[in-house]
Amino acid sequence: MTTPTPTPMATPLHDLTRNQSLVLGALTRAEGPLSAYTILDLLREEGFRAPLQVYRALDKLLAAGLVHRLETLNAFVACARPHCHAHGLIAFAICEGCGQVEEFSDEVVRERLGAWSAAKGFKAGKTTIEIRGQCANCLAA
Amino acid sequence: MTTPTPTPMATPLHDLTRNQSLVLGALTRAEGPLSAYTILDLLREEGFRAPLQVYRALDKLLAAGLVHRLETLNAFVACARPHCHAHGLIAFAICEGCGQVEEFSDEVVRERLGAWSAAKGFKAGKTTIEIRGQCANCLAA
DNA sequence: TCTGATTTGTAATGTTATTACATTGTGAAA
DNA sequence: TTTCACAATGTAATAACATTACAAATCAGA
Repeated sequence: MTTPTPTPMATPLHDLTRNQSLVLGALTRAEGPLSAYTILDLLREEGFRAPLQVYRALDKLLAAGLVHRLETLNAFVACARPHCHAHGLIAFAICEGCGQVEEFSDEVVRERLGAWSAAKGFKAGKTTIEIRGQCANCLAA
Repeated sequence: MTTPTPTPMATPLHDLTRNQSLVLGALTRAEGPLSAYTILDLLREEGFRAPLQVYRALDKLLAAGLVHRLETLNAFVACARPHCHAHGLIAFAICEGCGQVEEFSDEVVRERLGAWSAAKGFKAGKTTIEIRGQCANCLAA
């Protein structure tokens, strides 16, 4: 009982627990990706003490599609379109200048990778597409 | 002077040092990806003592295109086509059953991602594409 | 209220990667 | 051949990222 808030707090689609909400909030407020340990530090004031509290919340948020993991960064971002829940395959463009991440999806890319998998008899699970580079703003500067 | 071999040992395109050759050898002999620490353990008999010896060799091998890093695995594989040196963008299909990795590239995918980048004014550096899943063999079993 | 499942707290540990600094090897110029 | 600069190496310590194990609290439904 750290806060007096009695309402369990539910979003339309997902019931988030306090820890999950705090982690999602931190990611949403952040301009770019955050590492799990950065999130931990941000939430110490809220009572977080250990990495596991963050990782557990992240697991749920990832499963719910509210958060994405950036594999090349070992970091996490809030989903840009948490409600458009049907996004198939998501690609990320990560600016190494400012740290901003753009999320997009391309049907043709999805198709081509699907075709390769089909041809090989490979059953695709999670697909990761990340482009590291420099965004237009950073290039201008 | 750990070995009596006096020849510095050169491959057609690259001069590899002893450490680099050892690391590449370990990766080439392996059936699948290896973590840096696994490589370290494999090479203790050859005199390796510290992670940095592995990471330094990997850096060079990655730069030379002889080795790839699998971001979703924190592991490394020998390039399947070290001589076909013009491969643009490489995608990996990683079997979570047997650990085998298939390397492929798709011109259309490259084009589409390039088109997105061009449209956004994003200057792409390294692009990562990794599909986790089950290979045909493992699905059959 | 009892009960079982989920969530949480906490500590310890495991895994991956880098920094810092001293030393050695190598090759080209003087 | 000596010197110099650069690349590669050796070693230790530490940083950064992630998981295991176990105990306690919370919550929903019978």
